[in-house]
Amino acid sequence: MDTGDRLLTPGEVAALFRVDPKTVTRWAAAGRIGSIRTPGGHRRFRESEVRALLEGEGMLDEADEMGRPRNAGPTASTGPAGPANAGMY
Amino acid sequence: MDTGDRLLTPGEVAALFRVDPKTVTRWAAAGRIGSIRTPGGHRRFRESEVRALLEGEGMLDEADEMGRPRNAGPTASTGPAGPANAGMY
DNA sequence: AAAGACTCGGGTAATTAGGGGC
DNA sequence: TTTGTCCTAATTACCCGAGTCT
Repeated sequence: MDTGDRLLTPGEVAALFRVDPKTVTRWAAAGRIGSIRTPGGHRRFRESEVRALLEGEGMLDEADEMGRPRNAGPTASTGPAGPANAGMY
Repeated sequence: MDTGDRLLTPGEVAALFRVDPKTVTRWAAAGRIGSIRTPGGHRRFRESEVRALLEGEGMLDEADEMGRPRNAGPTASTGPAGPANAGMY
């Protein structure tokens, strides 16, 4: 039980999944992802849990996936520093 | 190094290939392209993988594509070979 | 204490998923 | 065999003002 779980903000998780921060909040409200609340009401997510969801660990959907590209993006720049949102409307 | 782990939405990929988002979904369902699912069930595609497909990395004989005679006898190999997966890392 | 950036909450439009048939 | 279009249901994205976190 390594408790080395970094806590991620909704914005961080949203960038990882390429979704809106509000969507991440909905997942927490729906109980699809564990969340910790700060005394002020803001949510925090466990980095280990988020990564498990990204890998699809524990849940295969379609064809088997091999290859395991290590996602080592340290998010130093806080985001793709760019087209975080590709306007398509 | 940046492997380009940006995730694209079905609509983005569809616009890149000039096809319907539904078609992209079928590719994912058929295992021809890797896909990551959000807790809500929506799919996200890796920008690097999509780009490789656009380049034609998955097709080795485009010349044969033109005069392609009827598919008469290649037994459905047990393993679809799964070339979709590019182990170039 | 003050400022900036982010998140919260609700509500509405757009996109996506899945099946069926051409 | 593959793609495009139909439908309904679910999920997601952007709008606002107010509060919280660094």
